[in-house]
Amino acid sequence: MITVGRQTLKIILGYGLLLAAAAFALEWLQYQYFLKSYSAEIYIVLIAFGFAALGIWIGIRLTAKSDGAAFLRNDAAIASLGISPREMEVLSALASGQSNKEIARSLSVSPNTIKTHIANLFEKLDVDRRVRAIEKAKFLRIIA
Amino acid sequence: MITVGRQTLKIILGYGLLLAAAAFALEWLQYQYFLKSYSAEIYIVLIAFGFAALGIWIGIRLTAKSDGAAFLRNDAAIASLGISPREMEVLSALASGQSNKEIARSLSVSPNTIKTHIANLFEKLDVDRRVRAIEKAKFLRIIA
DNA sequence: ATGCCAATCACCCGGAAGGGTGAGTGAGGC
DNA sequence: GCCTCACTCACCCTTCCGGGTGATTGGCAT
Repeated sequence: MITVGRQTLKIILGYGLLLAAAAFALEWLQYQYFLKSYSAEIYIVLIAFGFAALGIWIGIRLTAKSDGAAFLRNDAAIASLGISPREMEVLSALASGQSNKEIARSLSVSPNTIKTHIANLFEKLDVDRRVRAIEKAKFLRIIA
Repeated sequence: MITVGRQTLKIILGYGLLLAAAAFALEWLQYQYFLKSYSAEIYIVLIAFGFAALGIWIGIRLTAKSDGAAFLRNDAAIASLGISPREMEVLSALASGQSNKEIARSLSVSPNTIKTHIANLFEKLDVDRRVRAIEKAKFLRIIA
């Protein structure tokens, strides 16, 4: 499900080891100076905070990765519907709210050509209106 | 930035206190039986894992809350643009890809009335085409 | 060489959409 | 009582959109 990068794991392990080292260092100090009365509590608090912080960081990492996905185009759907590259250009222009005439200008072709492309797109997407075409294309993840 | 519910805080505090209690219980046991040689390490590991788990849970909560937000309608924008309730109905029908005639039927009014509503919406949203109206309305978070 | 297909363009037609204007009605505020 | 405003509807006119048909060109494969 959730994948954590190699780098992230390294950092987690590094931080964990650092905390462990600090914990044992404190333990050593405790034995050295026999400060049992106070240091035990301090010690606990330090470890608790340290590992809690580590945990929070890991938790945030875990979820942040999963939803930071930046739109993956569904090429499989495009292929299976037989949508050509040129049609994709027209489709994205269409989705940006441009009129047939505007799309024609921006792609340097005749408005008639755009009409043909759009008609073909409608057929392939099985719709009959541009708004629905945009809806469906977004649903199929073939445009952003 | 990130808001954490009252209930969530309660759970965090509860869990934290539980862990602290467990930690002190272990400490007490340590003094009781003088098991310094082994229990200290176990003790550290337990606290570390416990608080790390707590941290992970908090971390996940923190981000999960922020992106699980289920569309908050921007009533402020609606009000400032002076969009009436009826216009909102028309707008959402419009955004669902319906034609003027279809909207008219579903709202039980004349197509002419729908045209008027849409014309008013276009003026208020400062657009001149339905696709752009949908785009802008979604951008302003006044429709889903 | 033949065939297939994306891409280009043209023309026609009917209906939808958009722009503009005018107007009636009913609820709520001053 | 008067005013405002949302809501309703109508008519006109222009442009855009969508459906249908037909045709040409260039590339790619068999």
